[in-house]
Amino acid sequence: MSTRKRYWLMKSEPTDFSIDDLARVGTEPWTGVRNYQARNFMRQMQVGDGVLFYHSNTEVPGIYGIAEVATPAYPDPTQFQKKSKYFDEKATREQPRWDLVDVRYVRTLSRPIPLDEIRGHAEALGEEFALIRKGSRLSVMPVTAAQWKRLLALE
DNA sequence: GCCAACGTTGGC
DNA sequence: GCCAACGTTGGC
Repeated sequence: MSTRKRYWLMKSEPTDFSIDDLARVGTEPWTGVRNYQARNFMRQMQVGDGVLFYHSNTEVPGIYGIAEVATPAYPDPTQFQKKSKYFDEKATREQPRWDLVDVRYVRTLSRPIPLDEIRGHAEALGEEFALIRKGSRLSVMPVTAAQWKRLLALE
């Protein structure tokens, strides 16, 4: 497979796991994604890809930091753990359903880029950008190099 | 294969 | 806490 660096945006609820948590632990397996589209994007990730770390379900939703993909996709262990809230009884070791990647901390933004500010640049970013598309709840999505640059220029 | 019911996401 | 939008499940 090829290899040009690609870019992604990944959402997390900060009460669950924030950019500060990632800064503390360094690298974290991105457990719990149970949406096929999001899973498929993680399967496309390659080590070194850039990740915008987005805080959802919080007072000021927006991009709070930068991370990078630290491993290729592999089966999410929580799907096999009966006691996990991410347990999936239909998943087996032979046929896992859910994959994840490990994500490594890069840096925290000097100031968060709030969602409503991002919306203000919808035209430049492209109306189809899933983050600002109405009704879209995708938690892992691709970001083009141009979008990456435009978003970080707002920092 | 349709679609109602249900659960979840996530902004507000 | 509310609720719109969406995805999944399961009855038929």
